[in-house]
Amino acid sequence: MAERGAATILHADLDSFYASVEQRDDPSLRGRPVSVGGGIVLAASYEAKAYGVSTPMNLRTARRLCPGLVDVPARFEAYTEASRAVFEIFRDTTPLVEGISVDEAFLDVGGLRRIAGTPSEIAVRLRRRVRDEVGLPISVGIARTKHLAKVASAAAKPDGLLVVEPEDEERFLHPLPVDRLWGIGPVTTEKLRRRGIHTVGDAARLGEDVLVAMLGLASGRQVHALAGNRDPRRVDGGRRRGSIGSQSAIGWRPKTDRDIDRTLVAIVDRVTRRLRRAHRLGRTITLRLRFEDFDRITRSHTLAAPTAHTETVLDVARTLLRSTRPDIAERGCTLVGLSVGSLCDDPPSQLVLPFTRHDTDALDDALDDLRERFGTGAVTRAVLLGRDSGPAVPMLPD
DNA sequence: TCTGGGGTCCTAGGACCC
DNA sequence: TCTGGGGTCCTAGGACCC
Repeated sequence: MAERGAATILHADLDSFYASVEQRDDPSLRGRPVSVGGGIVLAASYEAKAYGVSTPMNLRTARRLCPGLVDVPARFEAYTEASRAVFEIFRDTTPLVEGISVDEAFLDVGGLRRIAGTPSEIAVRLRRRVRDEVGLPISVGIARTKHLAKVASAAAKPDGLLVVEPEDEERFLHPLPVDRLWGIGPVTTEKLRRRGIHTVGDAARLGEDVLVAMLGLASGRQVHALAGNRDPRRVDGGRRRGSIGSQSAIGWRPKTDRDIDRTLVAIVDRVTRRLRRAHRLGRTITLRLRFEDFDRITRSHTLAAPTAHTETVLDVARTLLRSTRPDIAERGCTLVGLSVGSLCDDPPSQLVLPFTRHDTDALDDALDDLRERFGTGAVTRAVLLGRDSGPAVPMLPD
């Protein structure tokens, strides 16, 4: 067998995150089956999971399974604050932290053995600190690869620690059901099941070409790699989000164009505020709608220049919304969402200016303007990007 | 009658460029 | 003038994750 590195990647995952925060803050909820919701179950405590309550189950189904269920409304500010505190402990443990969501992260502790001990020792201390300082249970998986660490933390739950040593990897991985592989959801699982593939070991015996033919290029390659226990991805501490969005479920009542517009205005306001707070600008604006039959559509538009300006985004959003009027009239609208993608920094390291092809005088004028605003030395080069793709918008709005 | 709200990545076709 | 390969960007939809 090829030489393998050591198990130095931690996957740390808070248990039933929202529900645990509620049980922490309200002692009367401890030991009881709790769901956090608003119509559906956003999170369930382990006492509730024991009855089969899971997310995202609707509350009536959950109550039928678990008559004693205590449902409490979500308090997102409390969860954001708890997440911040836990991530502080992560970053105090190692500089190499890759956040995956509010409640989980990868930590690479490879270089820390001499100053902080073995990965297991580090994980034991990490779990104790999260428990003592933030008051929450957290499970940790430790392995040589991100994927194994992630699968290990799931196997460690609730409130556990599991190390998969390099020599135990196949023994651990192969008996698991295929849907435990990261990125394999219900659709892919069903395709595999129809061909008699149920466990990771079943999938590991197939060639890449067979899996690609079954599942498509990306999924096929991914299943082949992960089932075959090949995962070269490093813990990446420098990842940044690629889009910022918000959405709002607006119920089943029939609603007027005004109702929908009001919702859209609120969402655009929320999203552009978050963009400005994060000092990011975006170019691609995507409107998302859901209809009464739960079908969804998206409509997007890419601006020539990035923006975080409320009115600019709202104009585009309204134009996109108008283009969906016939769909809304026919099918009803139950959810409105909007996200802004193709993000860049504000102030940008690079300015994108709307510019008509062949108009070199305009380009020269634009470059002169930039030199005047930022200093001659700040403008190092001009690169021509793609074709015109939208109305010109003011740079550096607000 | 209330199926939430926040994301990532991939695919496929068309427009356009060299 | 026609043909063609190789590439990027945009749009829409789909699968998946927590």
